[in-house]
Parts: sequence; C-alpha cells; structure tokens
Amino acid sequence: MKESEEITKPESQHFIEQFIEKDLSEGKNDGRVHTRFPPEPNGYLHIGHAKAICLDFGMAEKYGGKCNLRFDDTNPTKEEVEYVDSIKEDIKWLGFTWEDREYYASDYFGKLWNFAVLLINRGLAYVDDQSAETIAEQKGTPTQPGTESPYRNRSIEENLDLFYRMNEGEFEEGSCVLRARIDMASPNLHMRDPIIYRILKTPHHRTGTTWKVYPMYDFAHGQSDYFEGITHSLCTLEFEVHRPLYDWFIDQLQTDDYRPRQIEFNRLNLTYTVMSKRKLLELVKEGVVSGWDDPRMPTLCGLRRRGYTPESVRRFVDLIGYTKVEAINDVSLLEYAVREDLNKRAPRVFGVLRPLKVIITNYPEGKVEQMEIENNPEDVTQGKRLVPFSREIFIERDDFMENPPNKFFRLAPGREVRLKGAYIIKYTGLLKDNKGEVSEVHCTYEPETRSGGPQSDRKVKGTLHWVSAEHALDAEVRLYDRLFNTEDPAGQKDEDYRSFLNPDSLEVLRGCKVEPSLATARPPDKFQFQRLGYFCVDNDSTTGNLVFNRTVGLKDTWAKLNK
RNA sequence: UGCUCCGUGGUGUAAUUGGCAACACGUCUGACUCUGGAUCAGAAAAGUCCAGGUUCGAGCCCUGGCGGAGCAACCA
Repeated sequence: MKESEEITKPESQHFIEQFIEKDLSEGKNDGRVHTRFPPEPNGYLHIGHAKAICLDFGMAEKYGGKCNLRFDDTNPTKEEVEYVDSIKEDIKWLGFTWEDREYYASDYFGKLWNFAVLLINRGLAYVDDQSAETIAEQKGTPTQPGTESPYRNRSIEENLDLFYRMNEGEFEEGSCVLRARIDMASPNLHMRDPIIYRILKTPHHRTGTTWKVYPMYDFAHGQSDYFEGITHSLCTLEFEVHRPLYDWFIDQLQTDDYRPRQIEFNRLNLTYTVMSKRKLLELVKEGVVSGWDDPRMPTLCGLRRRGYTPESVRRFVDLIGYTKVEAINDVSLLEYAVREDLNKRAPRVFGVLRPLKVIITNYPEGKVEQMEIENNPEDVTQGKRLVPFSREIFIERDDFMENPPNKFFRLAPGREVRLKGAYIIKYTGLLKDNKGEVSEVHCTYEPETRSGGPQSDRKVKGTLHWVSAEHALDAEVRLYDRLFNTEDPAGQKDEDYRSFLNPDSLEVLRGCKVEPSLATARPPDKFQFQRLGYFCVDNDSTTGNLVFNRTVGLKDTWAKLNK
C-alpha cells in the first residue's frame, strides 16, 4: 500500500503553474499557453537565463503550447549579431527548440510606429522637446508627484507632424522624445508619462538606417507579446513595477478577449560569482578572464567549456525552483548536479596530475602487461579497456608521504597499497634530489596479488591510480576554482566586487601524465580522472598537446579531514 | 519615509489551500567498497520575523509592527 500512496501523492506546483492552470480552467485565451524567451542580444547568456529558458520553454511544453524566441533588439547602440548567434547556440545546447518561431522586436517596428500614431490620435501621447535632465527633474520623486511638461497639451496635428519629422532625421538625438500621456502624479514612477520613443541614429543590426526613432522596452515588450499571441509573459521580479504600464498599453491595444499576462519570478543568483551582464562584460574587457567562455564564468558557454552537461544545468534549475523570494543559491548544489550526472556517464580513466615516479624493483625490465579495467562501475555497458602496466609508473605526489599521519591510507614507508586494476605493492625505499624532495619511490610487487588473481582479495588500506611511465601521455590540466572568495561579491557595501576576486581561481598544471587511451580524446569528451574529479577536453586541446579542464572535483573526505 | 513585492532549518524549496512543518543540498556518524568516489543506513539542525486577533485548531486568514529587496536610464 505504501507504493500506491507514493503514486497518489500530488506533485506540488509552483506559483506560475498554479496561475496558468487557473487561467486554463477559466477558459482564458481559448485554452492556449504560449510563452516567449526574450533575450536582448547585448551579451552572452548565463545560467540565470537558463532558469528563464527552462521556465518559458518548460511551461509551453508542459501545457501543450509553444514558446517563441524573440530578440528584444530595440537599442541598436548596444546590440550585435555576434550575440544573436551565441544565444541561439546556447538555447539549442540546453535542449530546447523554438522551431521556426524566431522573432525580433525589430520585426514590429512598423506596427509599433502605427500604434504610437494611434496613441497620438487618441491624445494619449505627445512629443516633448525638453532635455533628458529636465524630464528627469519633472518626474518628481517617490514621495513627490511629478510636474507636467509644458509640451503635454500640444495639438494632435503638431504631435503627428513632429513625430514624423523625428523619424526623418530632422532632429538630433536627445532633442525630443515621444511620451505616453498617463499621469504625472501616479505613485508608480513608470506611469508618469513614460518615454516611449527616442531618436537614435546608430544603424540597427537588422533594419539598418530605416528608422531614426526606436521604441523603449516598455513600449515594445508587451506589444510584441500581444502581436505574437503570447498568453503568459514570464519575467524577473524587477519588472513587477512595470506591470501596470504593460497592462495600460495592452488596454489600448486590446480588441477582443485575448490578453497576455505578465508574471514575475525570482532571479537566479549563485554564491561565489556575479551574474549581471554588465559585470561579466567588465571581467571580459578587463582581461580578468579569458573571454565569455572562460570556464570560470557563469555563462552557458563558460559552463559548457568547463564540462557541465545541459542535463546537469537543467537539473539544477529544477532543484532550485521558482518563487518570488530573492534568493542566493549555493554553488555546491550546482556541483552536486554535475557530479550526479557525470557519475553515471563519464568513463573512468587514470590521470596523474603531479607525477611521482615509482619503480617496482622486482618487476622484470621491459615487461608490459595489459590490465583490463572497467570503464564505469556505475554502468557495465560501458565495457572495459586495456591499460598498460610496466616496471616504472607514476603516482600522484599526494599519494605518498614520508611521515604520514595516522589516517593516511596511501603509500608510505612500511606500507603497502593496491594499484587499481593491477598489483599490491610494498614500499622498500626512496631517493631524494639535491633539494631534499622525494624524486623516486621504490617498491616491490607480488605477482599473486594481481586483480582477479589468487591473492587479490588481500586487504590493503588504500587504492591508488597510476599510469605507466613509458606509455604515459603528457597533458596540460587546468584546475578551476570559484572566481570570487566571498559568497556574494556583488552584495558587499562600499567594496567593489573585483576586490573579492580569488587569485587562485585558475591553476595550470603541465607535465601531467595520462593513460594512453586518451590519445584520441577530443572536445567536449568528459572523463572521471579516477579519485580526482571530472575533467573534459578543452577546445585548446590538440593531438600533440592534450588539454583538460577540471569540471569539478570528487567529494574528498581526506581533503576535508586536513582542513 | 511614496508605491510594489518578499520574510519557513546553514542554503534552496514543500506543506494536498486552516489539520502533528516535509524534501534536496550542505554538515556529522556508521556500513560497504580494488575510486577516502558511488551506494546504503542513520543523526543533528527550523517551531515558520515579532505582537495581537479569528478558530477546536494558524506557516497559511485578519490587524499592527519589524526587517529586506525593487522602482526616480532618451537601458532591458
């Protein structure tokens, strides 16, 4: 009976699903659900956008509707095609499709113009010749009402004439704007005669020099929703105060029962990073990181290069949920999501990051054995591979200690350890270089202890990964850590976020030794370097010069003990 | 001191809409293990921002506080 109880337990819905289902049950918009993802092409997508993408496309999918991709390209001074292309790539990577519904706010410049003219004709919009500063002053403050512009009561004819001449290039940028005529005393600042069109003479990436006037966000977004038949316009919390304006424009547009609805949800914030496009752009421009796709960036291309899978990003988004609470999410949850995914999928390999040579003195010189090792204990279908073993091998420097503490389960004087998939070896001696550092460890092995052999069951304290010196491939490994060393770098009073940069966020290791099967590894192949973590092949990698990025380390209870 | 929104373990979310505050991550035990991984078992951790009220019963409803966030770009 326990099972049936579990089955009948209702799935809890987040507030947006509840809104949508209520709308559906009331028969709104003919029972349609149609959403849109509306990025501005002025930067690369980050994981915060992934949250929006999963919601926009996810709600459409769940309720049998559609989701449009719409570029919100109303500001030619900031937007570029480079960004359009990257945005499309990232959405596809996440696993969503907009089919043939790729739209641009600029597609609607004509309709928007006509709508503005309509508002002028209704006496609901006027041309204001005042400067930006004056208009700002007249706006009032949150506690004081604004004052009306002296141009507020121009005749319809004059407004029409001026508006057309604005678009003919007759006036300079900033010399005048078109404003909606609403209420200068509204407690909501956005309703105090908002600017809806401004003059911009920068060519637009799609419409070229056709237009000299461009609509503002508030005059483009909701209307675009309306033109496309959007039913649920999902956006982040800071647009909450824009909703009355959104609705006001829809009121002017509406001709039947159809009406889009704006719903706001909380942004995604992550610990130890920054999420604003402006700050990310600064990090790129100032060379703090290598580019938008630097594996330390929270951008989708950065996460991709870091080795994150789309599944893990979507899983993470699913785990954090949608609410109206401004939250900051623990990056360890993201890391949990990739580990969970890669644990099941990534083949295991041997890679030694900081090599220490071990000579097995009683192993015949020149002998090579092919050890058969399973590729993934979590997934037998991934089969096995052969890894060459010989007299001289490399192990991790950290896996040997001359004077180990009690809980050290690895190689040390007097100890024996298992070489995974091979033999049990016993320490016999060491060599040091002239700086006093251990340069070589000597051991002996017992043939009977080979994996699967008669004495392979013998208990030893530890199991090490290793790679045959003669067969090893050299590799470069890039170890990444959090970009900032404080949880909320952007939220610190009086301190610039850049002062919290983690100086050790990138460590490049050369001369690492990896097993020969990796010779054919190509980006974006992903592996678990046994006992170390998950790594992927970087785009910089070539056949002669392998480069791996550490996506995330394995959980390391030994490292934790040492803190 | 205007408007809007938000306060549930350390973090993120639940609570079948008024019925014994649950789940995940993280933390800590223990078992198992040829990855100090994974897996399994278990523990600690909030009495729901505060104060009143309604009710047999309030995290959910009401009133009043307190705290936080957003809003005064010719940005989105």
